[in-house]
Amino acid sequence: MLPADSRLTTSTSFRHATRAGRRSGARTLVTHLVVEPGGSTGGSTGPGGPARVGFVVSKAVGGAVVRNRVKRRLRHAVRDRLPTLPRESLLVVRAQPPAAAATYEELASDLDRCLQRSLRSGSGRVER
RNA sequence: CGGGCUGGCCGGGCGACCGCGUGACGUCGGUGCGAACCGGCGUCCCGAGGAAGGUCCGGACUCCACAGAGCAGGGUGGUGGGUAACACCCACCCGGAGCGAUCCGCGGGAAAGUGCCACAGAAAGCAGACCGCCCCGCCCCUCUCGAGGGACGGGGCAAGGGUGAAACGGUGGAGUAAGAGCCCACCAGUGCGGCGGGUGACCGUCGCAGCUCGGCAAACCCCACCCGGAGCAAGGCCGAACAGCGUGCGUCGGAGGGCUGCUCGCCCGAGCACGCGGGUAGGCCGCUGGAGGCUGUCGGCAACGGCAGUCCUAGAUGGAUGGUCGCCGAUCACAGAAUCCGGCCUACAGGCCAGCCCGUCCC
Repeated sequence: MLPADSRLTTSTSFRHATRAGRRSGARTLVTHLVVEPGGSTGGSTGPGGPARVGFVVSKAVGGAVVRNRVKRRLRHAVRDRLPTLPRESLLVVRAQPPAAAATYEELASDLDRCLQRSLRSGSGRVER
């Protein structure tokens, strides 16, 4: 479980992140990242709250036991990378069906690849 | 010892660090007269299942509806118990399978009525006659003159063959031209009556009748009994913003706002402030201690119930069990609570225990 401040809770936030966020995909997962203008580029200090993260694991991934395991692994992987995210940003991680059979290392490397891509090109979107 | 039947139980274990959720305690901050509430941090305890599953039944609980009765619709279906209730459980009855322990059965009514019975078969129920069997008449053939065979016509019969899931009882005798419950003996089955046993389903026995009147009700239907609807996204409480209503102040003699710690000053300027009810976003409650588990004892064949003692340790709300490891058994199944219980059904690697049956050997 993530700290309560870092959770994405309302359905409107999910909709905002998946619609307006920078999308980046890998074999096992897809990320949506929204970097708010004015947010500092990371670290645990600074103005505003910390980055907030939510997860989407549909029934296509598997049964309840499989979905829970995928969600818990993703949550833990994101927790380790939380300081690298800009403050006030929104992240939604959506699992793909191959995530059910993936190991923790595969999920973590896919997550790293997606986040690096989104952060690099996402900085251009902040000017909007 | 080897096969088998039934019931019950377990379903990876121990340890280290980091992380999350509920609760308790401590501490800090905020609100409040206070009780207390909210938030942060720290420590400690606890933290998915036997099916949590499918959502198929039955209840509790909540809201709505409701004088009573009936119809429609749905459900249940041997009997007697158990239970809050059930389609569940226990015991028994009947029928079937097995040497047996035991298992199986959607177990009311076909003599209230309607309907259906494929294929095959002559015929599938107000019975009927394909191949057959027998008698009579007439014709033909053979002939050892006793008779035998064949064709046609009229009539009798249902024993045998053959079809089928199922063909109007079975075996034997008597009888006959051939035959037939036509008659007789025994058996099976049906109905009625008597006696005996059982709370009852039903069983045992005796007598009589008719000889014998298929199956499907998961076809319609009939009978008996039961059932109001929606569901925790139930329901209750608080409640922004926008809109509505009311009151007050105000539209150049200016409400209100911005710059500001305050005053002055400057600027923008037509709405602003308060109250009211409904109630959206959102939040809180409902939310887990209950028809509860275990032990003993009493009643009962049992399911279960009474009494006494004892134990209680999930309550999330984007939804808590994960990550990195060590050792061992071993390569680890099916699978994740969402209002709560009682069941049913389905999935499942492997393991443990008890009782009983059959066979073999020994005493």
